[in-house]
Amino acid sequence: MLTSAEMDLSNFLPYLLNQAADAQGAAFSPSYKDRYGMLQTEWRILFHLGQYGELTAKQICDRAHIHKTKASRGVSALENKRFVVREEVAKDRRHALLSLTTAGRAAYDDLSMAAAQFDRKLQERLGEDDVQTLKRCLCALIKNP
Amino acid sequence: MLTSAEMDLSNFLPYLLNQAADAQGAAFSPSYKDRYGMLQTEWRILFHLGQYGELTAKQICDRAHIHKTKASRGVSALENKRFVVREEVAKDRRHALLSLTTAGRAAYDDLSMAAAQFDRKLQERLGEDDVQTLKRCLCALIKNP
DNA sequence: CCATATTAGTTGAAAATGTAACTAACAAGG
DNA sequence: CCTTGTTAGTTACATTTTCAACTAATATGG
Repeated sequence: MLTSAEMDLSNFLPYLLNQAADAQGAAFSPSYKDRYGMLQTEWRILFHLGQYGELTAKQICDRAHIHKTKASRGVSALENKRFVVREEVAKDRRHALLSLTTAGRAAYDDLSMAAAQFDRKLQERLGEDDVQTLKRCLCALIKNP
Repeated sequence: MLTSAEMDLSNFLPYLLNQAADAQGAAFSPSYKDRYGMLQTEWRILFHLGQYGELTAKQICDRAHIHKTKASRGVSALENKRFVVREEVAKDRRHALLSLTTAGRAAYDDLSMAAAQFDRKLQERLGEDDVQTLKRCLCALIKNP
């Protein structure tokens, strides 16, 4: 007899996490893809700027766990879409503070509404208790990989 | 005052799911990457064949939600590594049953052990109750996106 | 000052992924 | 049979991601 029975795909957390993230990501992505032609990274950068105001690319990378090359290209794309502007910091010219333009802010407002609504629906489906546990677990898994 | 406060990234489930999946995926991936030079898709195909025995590529795609082009390349890679062989089905020559070679079975056994251990550690960290809720929620999110 | 190291960010090439068009095999209706 | 449709799987091409090398600016230690 083998030990295969011990391990079951539907019991392997990284697999389940990945499947769930894919499914929910695919369900939400049309919001930013179809309406604004954004990639996930762009949406994530936009979201961080919308929520936390001016940030450098480095700060976004650290907070969102985005690699710097991905972030660099995402920021460029957002600049081309006129959603983001960069302002050099006189004190240290390596940094550039990023912030949203009026159009960028409008897109952020729109998308954050959509996100909030999306989240509310999930909450309804899973129930408040489960969602609370779920979020707590996910945060724990993120912080201490 | 803006409605921004309503939405918070750390409350947006698709974002949390993605971050957690990335973090845990990155923590486990060395097991198959470093030891066998496999990509995630290859590992997933190997796992399905190891668990469910002979399957066609189509069946793996359906069960694992892998796109057929990704699966096609993954199967080729596993054939090149001599982990998988394909056997034509006489009845319908479009299908080919995939199965593990001895080497593939060995890799699967090794990796499924690693996976089981990985999962046990997560379970210890989160506690059994939370893990149960977590898995139930994730399954629900996968099935009904 | 000056050599060296570190940091923020960019760029180019290689790897991987996604999309669409394709082949080959089978199915079904006339 | 023979057209038309469907299915499994592959391939070509464009897009995206990753990796490594690079630039430019600042910090540090002598």
